[in-house]
Amino acid sequence: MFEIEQLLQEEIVAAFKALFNHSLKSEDVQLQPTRREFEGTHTLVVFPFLKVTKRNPEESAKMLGEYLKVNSEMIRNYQVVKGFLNLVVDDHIWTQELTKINLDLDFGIFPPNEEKVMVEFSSPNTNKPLHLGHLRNNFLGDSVSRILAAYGYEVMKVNLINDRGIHICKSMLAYSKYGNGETPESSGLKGDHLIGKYYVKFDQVYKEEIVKLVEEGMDPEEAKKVAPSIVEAQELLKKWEEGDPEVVALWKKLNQWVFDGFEKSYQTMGISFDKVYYESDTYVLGKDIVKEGLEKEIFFSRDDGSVWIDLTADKLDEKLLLRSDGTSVYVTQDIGTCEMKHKDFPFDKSVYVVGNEQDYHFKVLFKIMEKLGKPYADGLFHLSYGMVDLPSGKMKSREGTVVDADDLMEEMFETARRQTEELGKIEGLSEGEAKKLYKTLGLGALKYFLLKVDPKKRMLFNPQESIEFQGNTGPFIQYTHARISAILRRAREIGTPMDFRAGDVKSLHERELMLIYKISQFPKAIQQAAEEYAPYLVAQYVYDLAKEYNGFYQEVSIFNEADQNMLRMRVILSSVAARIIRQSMSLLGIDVPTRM
RNA sequence: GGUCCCGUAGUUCAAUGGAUAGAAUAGAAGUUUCCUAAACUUUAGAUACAGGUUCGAUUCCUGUCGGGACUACCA
Repeated sequence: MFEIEQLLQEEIVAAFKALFNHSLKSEDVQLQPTRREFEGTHTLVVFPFLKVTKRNPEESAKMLGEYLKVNSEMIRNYQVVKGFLNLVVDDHIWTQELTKINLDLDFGIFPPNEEKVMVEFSSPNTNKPLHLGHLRNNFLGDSVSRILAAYGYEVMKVNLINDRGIHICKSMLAYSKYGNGETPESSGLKGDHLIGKYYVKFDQVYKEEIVKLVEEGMDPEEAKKVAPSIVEAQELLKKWEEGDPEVVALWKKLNQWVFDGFEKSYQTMGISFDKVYYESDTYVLGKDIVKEGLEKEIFFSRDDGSVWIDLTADKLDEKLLLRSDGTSVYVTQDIGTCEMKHKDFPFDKSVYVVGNEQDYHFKVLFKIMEKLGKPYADGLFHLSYGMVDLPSGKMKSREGTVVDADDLMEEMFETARRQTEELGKIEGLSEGEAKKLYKTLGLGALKYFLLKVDPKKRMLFNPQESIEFQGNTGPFIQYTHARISAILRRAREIGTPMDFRAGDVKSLHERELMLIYKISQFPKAIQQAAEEYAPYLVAQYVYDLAKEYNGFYQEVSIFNEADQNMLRMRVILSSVAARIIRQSMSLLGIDVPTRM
């Protein structure tokens, strides 16, 4: 797929054989991009080979360069700077590459690799609406799924909704006490926001109770446990577990409101799932496997009947798997759910997109699956991501410092509208088209902002900066695409044929050469992003490409070109660049408009 | 206390052990007879600290200092 690079590697291997009688594998020859200030595109660092060449760095590089220049058709020239060999690939190789990519509509799409991967993401609780942190999760999961699919995997996107537990009981309790039969319709609130309101209400009342108890002289820790609200919520949970019809009915009704609300949010985000699991179905799983592990003596039981695993040898602690009363805990469920997911969809790899506060949990889970001898244990991966901070500090739902996902997206659309109108860019657009454009831009800005950062790092979300449309942003890349689209429209108008004679292009502008080089790196970018589950690598790639195009556009006058063959070449170069930008952005889940 | 993650220009982010540590933004100075100026060009500005490993360290190792997470018979 990366033909030029591969061919160069092979040529270098041949050179080593001829000059030093040494056999290298082509993957040992790591080529890196040449720094801008030097001529050439590919650089070989010769330091690692000095033992083979038995010469000093400069001499080694020079020998290799000279050999390649004489013996390789591809290499026109070379330059040696200290231990770095910069290779200048002949222009006609690049023009040929361009014609090839232009005709190859599958460029950048890997053939199926016969492996299956499951990606679990989003996984919200049903007691409150989605917030900024969920957006990072959702965008990451969606993007990783797209990247893995492009790399040849069969991908299954799943969402495991946490629809049971004490948290939803809190909302249920507050709703039945203070709700007065309010519904999404009667209140005009989205279902998830309505339930979120009662979750906040619960917390208020609960806190007041604690304060009161403490004033009466109770220990604060004790007060947290015995406050009437929390006791009632726990009773509600118990009733739910016993299957109390009234409680279950209320639970179903409220959850449904939340699901409907989530569904709207997912639609706005442009995100979908192939399968949705509910924790109310899965939370009982895992006990069988624990018994199995107990028999195999992977786990052990204590006198009180609780079951544990000793992971101290793996630098993890002892971990509880079953309580003394025989009920299961979080890990137990996840063990069972993991096995069930594998039965549903026999994956080779399974990715969990979950925040880094659960790093420990997943280390334990994966270790347990490995000890249980599950053949797929090797393919389990925790895509751990850092929190999203605000300039004011950490987001805390109880203190009301969260950024709501729905509100944020609306703000982004609104900002896009304002900026677009200010720039007078909506002439000739119908109202529907304009509205669609604002969504594309607003969502593009947001997705790009959250995806351009290495997931494992904590990041700062500055509302002001996130809605900037200049610089390293989604809209900048979208704008570049729209600009190229305008050029292609113009080319069609004047009837420029979409082909050119590669042999007639005598020499390429430096900008053109770099642009083709960057385009040719597309498959490599996908490969790296897929292997590292790292959408930000795609973001980096496409930004770099868009910037390169803008530089090219500014320096090269496309339609004033006297040489018709050159003009056609530039139009095709633009067309290919647009295609790669579109494809890269689609790997991030971002649409690109053709005018803006 | 223990385990894990993170410390890079004023700010937000990059850098498979490689060249003079890249971008963006904010600052300063410029560029529109042609195809979209949401653009382009120029300029100034950074590796928390101390050691070690080697041809070469932002990257690997050790220690110190700073920020965060986890450390529930919650999920």
